[in-house]
Amino acid sequence: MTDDVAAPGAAGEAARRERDFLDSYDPRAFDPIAVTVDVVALTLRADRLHVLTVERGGPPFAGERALPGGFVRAGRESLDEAAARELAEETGLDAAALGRVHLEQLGSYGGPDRDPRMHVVSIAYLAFAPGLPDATAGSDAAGASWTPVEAIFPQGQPRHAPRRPFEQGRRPGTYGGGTGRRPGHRASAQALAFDHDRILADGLERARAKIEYTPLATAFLGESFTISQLRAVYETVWGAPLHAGNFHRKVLSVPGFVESTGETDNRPGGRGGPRARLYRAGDARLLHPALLRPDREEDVR
Amino acid sequence: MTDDVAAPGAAGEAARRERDFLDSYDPRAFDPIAVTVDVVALTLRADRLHVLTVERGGPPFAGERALPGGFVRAGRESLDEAAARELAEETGLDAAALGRVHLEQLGSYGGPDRDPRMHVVSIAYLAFAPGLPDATAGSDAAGASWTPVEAIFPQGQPRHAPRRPFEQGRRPGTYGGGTGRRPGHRASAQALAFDHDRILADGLERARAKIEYTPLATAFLGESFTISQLRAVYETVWGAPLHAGNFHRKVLSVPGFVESTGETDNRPGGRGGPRARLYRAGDARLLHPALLRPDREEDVR
DNA sequence: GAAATAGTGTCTATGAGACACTATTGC
DNA sequence: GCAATAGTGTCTCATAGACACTATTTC
Repeated sequence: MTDDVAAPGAAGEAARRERDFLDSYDPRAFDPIAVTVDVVALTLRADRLHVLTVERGGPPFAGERALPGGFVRAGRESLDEAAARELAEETGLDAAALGRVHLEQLGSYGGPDRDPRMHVVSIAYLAFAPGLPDATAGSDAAGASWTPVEAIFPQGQPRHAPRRPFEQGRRPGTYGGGTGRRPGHRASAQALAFDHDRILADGLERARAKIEYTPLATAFLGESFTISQLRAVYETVWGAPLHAGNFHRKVLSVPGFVESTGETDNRPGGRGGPRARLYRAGDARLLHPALLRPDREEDVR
Repeated sequence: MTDDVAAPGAAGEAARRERDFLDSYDPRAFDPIAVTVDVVALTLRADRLHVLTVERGGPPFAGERALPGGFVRAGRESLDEAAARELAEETGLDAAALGRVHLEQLGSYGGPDRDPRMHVVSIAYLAFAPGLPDATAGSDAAGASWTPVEAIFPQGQPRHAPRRPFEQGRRPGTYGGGTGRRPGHRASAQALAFDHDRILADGLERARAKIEYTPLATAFLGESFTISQLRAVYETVWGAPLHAGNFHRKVLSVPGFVESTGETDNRPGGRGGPRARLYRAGDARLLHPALLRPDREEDVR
């Protein structure tokens, strides 16, 4: 609400106001909260979904992998700007290349115990990037690399939505020592530091949902692409094969999804078949009608 | 990312690490950011959508209305808990009544200049509440009241306002209510403090989208309800009349949306017609197939 | 009786998906 | 030639929406 740091002149009000007022000025009430941004940056490499991770240099979770992120620079940048800055720093992308990356806010995570050192509220962002060179090669990004999502969540976790009924903090047994993993957690060996595997799970579910009703699947591809390449994006993100013929017709039938470049693929590494026509992203921001994920029957309740 | 407040032992790393490290410990880098939660609480009163607002007691924006909210109590509560607490304080609801309210995270707003006093990052929440008594009557909530959304965004802001296709939408008598807002009046005079009209707009759009594919429209109603009452929720939130017959059949055909109570309405204030059957919310968490908003053609791009 | 509402029947247009088929390329 | 792929044709089924109609209640 950004209020109730009201001027002292408002002291004549009701008791609640006074209490709020005092709370507001008690340094312990808000000073100890740090604000960071974390980025779930997704890309496709060799037909597999990858996420950008960094290796932690110090405790807690020293040596483990985590999502890239960092502190918001107070008074100097917005949340969106902070996320874009972090992403650029870790990938080594310049502004031009960053312009082709889709970046959107994913959600905020602020349980009091998610970081053992202090109360840290993190604003998570989700990025869709086209194929990029190794982040490690980049100047700044020392420990950053693209990690296959399957290495973190062994058999995808395509079906069940991450399900965040109420509080998302509270991962039992994950705090304090920095080593205690949840017992019986399948991905234990590869899980990310802090609550970052939950953030990643939320990001993956968002990505799966988002390409249903937006043309953002094209953000994983280059300037021009074939329908088959676009289909590969959907198959990889959804983790399910799609019918090539029906997909082809469907994509071309949605207004503004793609538009023809008039050219054909020069087929680098093709295994036969006619040359595919090339398309670029259209001007639609929503797909209408949407592309529906196959068989979501189990997800309904 | 909640990292890079790394221990001094990690000092041997690359230059970037060191810079981050220093940034992290520079008090100006994160101390001055305050974290608040704001709540967009929506309810239906007399077939009109209302949002909970409070009157600001001091500058800035003294005397203007704003969304309810307040500071997150560092180290003592999660974001969800803070939002629930704020909502309870402002509405005077007890835990039991709060249990029937849907509360979800909406998004975060953190521009450096959104509050003139300091950098404030606000986590916005969206709440769907059934009809409630006046918030003002509640103990704590001095300046809180339910404000018609139209009083803030005069002619809805759902794209177009042309409510004409059918005629069955509005119940007679619900439109004559003088809320003190002049029709045709621009939004400027009544806009909320800070960037809260933007947050409200985002909340409204989320609400409109959410009732398409979730059964959350039932959260605006009591324990049991008629199909017509449910339709009134959709018509009010979407700002467009729906075909009664088709809506009826559609709702009953979606698995898990509603289930019959076996009883019929006792019709208080009915204006004729047979007694409607009563239903309660089903166990579905997603509607499959979804209810689609009428004519979104223009929205596509 | 008039008017409003609850609920159902039915027809049509559209889209999703299954399947079949042709054409074009690499090997 | 064989295998793989691009792209199109066609059929069936499910659904959204228009429209019509009956039954039930209030005034």
